Amino acid sequence: MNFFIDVIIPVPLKKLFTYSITASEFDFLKVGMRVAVPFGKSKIYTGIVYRIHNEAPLAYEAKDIQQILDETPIIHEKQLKLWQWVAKYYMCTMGDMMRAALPSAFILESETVVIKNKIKTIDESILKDDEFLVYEALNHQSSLKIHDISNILDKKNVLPVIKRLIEKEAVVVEEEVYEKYKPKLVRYVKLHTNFSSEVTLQKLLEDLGRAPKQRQVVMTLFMLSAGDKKPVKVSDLSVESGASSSIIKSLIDKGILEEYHIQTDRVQYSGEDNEATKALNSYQETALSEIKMTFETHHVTLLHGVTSSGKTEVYVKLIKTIIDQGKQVLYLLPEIALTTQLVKRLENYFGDQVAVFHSKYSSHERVEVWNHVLHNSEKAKIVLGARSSIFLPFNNLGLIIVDEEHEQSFKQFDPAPRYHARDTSVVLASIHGAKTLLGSATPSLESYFNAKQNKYGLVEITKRYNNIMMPDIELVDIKERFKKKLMRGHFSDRLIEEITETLNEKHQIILFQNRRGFSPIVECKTCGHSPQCPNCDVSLTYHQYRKQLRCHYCGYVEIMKRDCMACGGQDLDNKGFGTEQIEEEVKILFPDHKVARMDLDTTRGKYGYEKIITALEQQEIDILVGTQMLTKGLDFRNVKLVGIMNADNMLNFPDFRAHERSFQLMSQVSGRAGRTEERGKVLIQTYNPHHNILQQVSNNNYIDMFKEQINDRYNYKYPPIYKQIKITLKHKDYNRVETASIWYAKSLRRVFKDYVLGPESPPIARIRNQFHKNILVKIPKQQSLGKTKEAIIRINNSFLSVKDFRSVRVILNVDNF
DNA sequence: AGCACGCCGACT
DNA sequence: GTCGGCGTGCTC
Repeated sequence: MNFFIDVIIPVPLKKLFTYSITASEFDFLKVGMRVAVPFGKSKIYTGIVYRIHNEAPLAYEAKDIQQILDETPIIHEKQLKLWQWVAKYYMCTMGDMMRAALPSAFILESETVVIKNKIKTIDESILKDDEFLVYEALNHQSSLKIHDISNILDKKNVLPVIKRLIEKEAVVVEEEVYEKYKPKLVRYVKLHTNFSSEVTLQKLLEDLGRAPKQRQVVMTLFMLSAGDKKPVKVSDLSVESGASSSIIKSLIDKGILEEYHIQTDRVQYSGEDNEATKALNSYQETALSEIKMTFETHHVTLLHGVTSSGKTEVYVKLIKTIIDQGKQVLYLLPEIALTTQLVKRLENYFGDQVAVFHSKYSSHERVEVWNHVLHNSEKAKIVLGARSSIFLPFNNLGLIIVDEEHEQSFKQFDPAPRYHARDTSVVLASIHGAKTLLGSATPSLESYFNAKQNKYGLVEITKRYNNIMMPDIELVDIKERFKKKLMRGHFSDRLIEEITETLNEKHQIILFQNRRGFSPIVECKTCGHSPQCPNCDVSLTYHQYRKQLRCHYCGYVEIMKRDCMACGGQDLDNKGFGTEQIEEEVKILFPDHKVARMDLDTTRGKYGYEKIITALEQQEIDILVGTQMLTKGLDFRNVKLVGIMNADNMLNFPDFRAHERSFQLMSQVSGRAGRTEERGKVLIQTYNPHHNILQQVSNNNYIDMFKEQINDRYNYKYPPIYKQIKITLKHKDYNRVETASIWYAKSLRRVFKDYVLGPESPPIARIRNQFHKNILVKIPKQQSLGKTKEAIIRINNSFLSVKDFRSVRVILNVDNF
C-alpha cells in the first residue's frame, strides 16, 4: 500500500500538493502537523498536513517529504475548517490562509548555502576572479548564503558564478532549514552540590578569602536563594552583588557555581491579585440579562450602547460566566484600541488568564500565545487581540466579543485573505458552537440591519454610566464666520471662546482633524505648480516638522524647497490643512498651554501611542490635536471639550459609506467629551450646518441616520442590501490595464448584465507606479453568492489565459467595505 | 509568489 | 563576445 498526504504550501496557488510518505510516517502523521517538503527545483517549504490518504496522484509522481516538523498538530481541524471557509468566501487560496494565520516563526523556509567541496581540492588557478573571491571567502567562513555572495561580489545575479563553481567541483550547495522559534532560556546559577553542607561551605568561604569579589558573589547568592532555595537568575545575582559577568563566569569555570537554564515566557503577566468585578448598574444588569436571553435564540447579538455606557463591564461579566464553564473567550478589538488601558482593566479582573495578541508583538511572542491557546492553557483563557487573532488555534471557544464592531480596520485590505474579522468571527463561533457579541456605540449599518431583520439579537443601552449626560453638540457655521471675518486661521470665534473657557476651568481639550501633515497641497502662487509624487497621481503633503514633502500612498519623501521647483517663485501657498497646521495654530493662539499631536507620525514605535495617552491622562497635555486615532474607545477622564475642525471633508468623501462613517467618527470623537460628572461640549465646524448627518450627530440620533442611510442603500443598490465584490486590476502600463479591464468587465456583463459597474479609474489612478482600474459586481439578495463567485473565477481563469493580460495583477475583494 | 529558463539589448 | 533585462511556464 502506498501512503500520501495533501499539504498546504504558503504560496498563492489554488491547489494542494500531494507528497508520498512511508508507512511509519503514515502512522505518525496527523492532520495539522507541519512537514518540510521539497518544492520546485531546489527549495524546501513548510507544509501543513491537510489530508492523509492512499490515493496515488495520476498525473505525476509524488515526491517524498523531507521531514516531519512537529510531534503533535499545531492547529486543530477546526482551524482548517475556518481556513476553508475564509478561502472560499473571500476567494483566496489556502496558501494565503496559511501565511495569514500562522505566526511567521512556524513557517520555515530553506535557504541555499554554498559550502566548500570537501571531497576534492582544486587548483585555484582555474578559477576566474569572482569565482576565486567566493572560493577564498569560504576559507574564512564555513558556509555562505546567496545574500552574502551578492555582497562579496557586489552584484545581484550571482547564480552563474555559483553554477560555474559547482561545475568546477569547487563548491557544493545545500538547503538549510532553520527553526525560527527558540524558547527563551533564562540563565540561573546555584551553588555546586559539593558545597551544600555547612562544613564545605565554610571551607569555601575561607578559601575565597583572598578573592573578595568572588566571595561577595557567593554570599549574595546565598542571601538571594536563602531559605526556600529559590532559583537565582544570573542577571539578578550580577546586579545584587555588583559583580561583573566575568567574575560569575570564573566561579562557574572553577566549579563553585553551577549554571542551568529554565525556559520562560517572553510575555508575562506581573500583576497583583485579581480584583472582584465591578457591580453593574441597573442598565448594565438589564443589558446583560437581555444578551443572555437573545443568545437562547440567536447566535449573534448586537449590543448597541451609547459612548461611555459601560459596555466593557457587561463584557467582563459575560466573560466570567463563559470561563467558569471552562471555555475560551476571544475579545476582538481594532488594533489601535488595544491599549494598556484596556489590557490592565481586564488583567485586574482575570489576572494571568488574559493573553494579548497583536501585530506589535514579535514573532516569538506570538508563538507563545499560540501555544497557550492550542493547549487550552490557563494562561490564555481570554485572548484579547486584533483582527488576526481569530486564527489562533482555539479548541473550546465559548464566546467571541467584537468590540467597536463598526471599525473598518476589522477588514483586511492587503494582502489576501481580504477577510472581515467581524464576519469571520461569526463563522468561527458557529464552528465551535459559541456565541458572538458585537458591541458598538455606532453600529455598522450591516450589523444593525441584521439585528433589525432579527438575524442578530439586539440589546441597547441608552444611558451613559452614572447617568452622565450626552455631550452638548453645537454646529458652527464657518462659511458665515469667514464672511464676517470671525475666523482666526481655522478657528472660529466660538471655538476659541470655548477653548479659553475650558482651559480656565483646567479641563482638557481634544481637536479632531482627519488628516495628518501640515497641508495636503502646496501650490506656487506665481505659476500654479504643485509638487506631485513621482510614483503616484497625488500631490505631496507638506510635513512641517521635518520640512518634508511626503506621499501618503507610497511613502515617497523629498525635502521641501523654499522656492517653487518649476518657476523659482518664492510665494508658496498651502491648500487644505492637517493636524500639524492645527497644532501650530493652537500654539500661537494659546501660547501658555501645552499642545500635543497624535497621528501616525507621532505614534510610530512600540510605545509612541501609549506615551501620548499617558501624558494626556496625567494632564501633562492641555490640548490634544489628532486624527481618527482619537476615536478608538479611549477613556479620558478630564476632557471636556471636543472640537471637530472641519466636518465637510469627510462628508464629501467619494464613497457610498462616507455619511455612515462621518456619523460614526463624529459620534465617537464626541463621546470623548465629558466622561465624568460635568457635561461635555462638542463644537463641529462646518460649511453646511444643515447637512442631515450633522443634525443627526448633534441630536445623537442613530436611528434616523440608520433609516435614512438604509433607504439610500436600497435606492442605489449598495450593501447591506446588495452584496458586492470589487475587482481591481493593476499594471504599470496604462493602456494594458485599460484594455484588460474593458475585456474583464465585458465578460462579467455577459453573465451579470447591469450589475456590473465600471471599469473605472479610482480617484487616485496610479499608486506606486501601477495604474489601477476597478470593476464592481453587485449581487442582489436572491442571487447565490457561491454561484456568483464561481462565475467570477471562471471569467478570471479565462482572463489569465489571455497572453497579453497575464502580467496584469488581479485583486478580488469580497465585501470591499 | 518564487524561481529557473530563455531570448534580446548595452557594456567590458 | 558576456551581463543582465524581464516575458513565460511550473511547482506535487
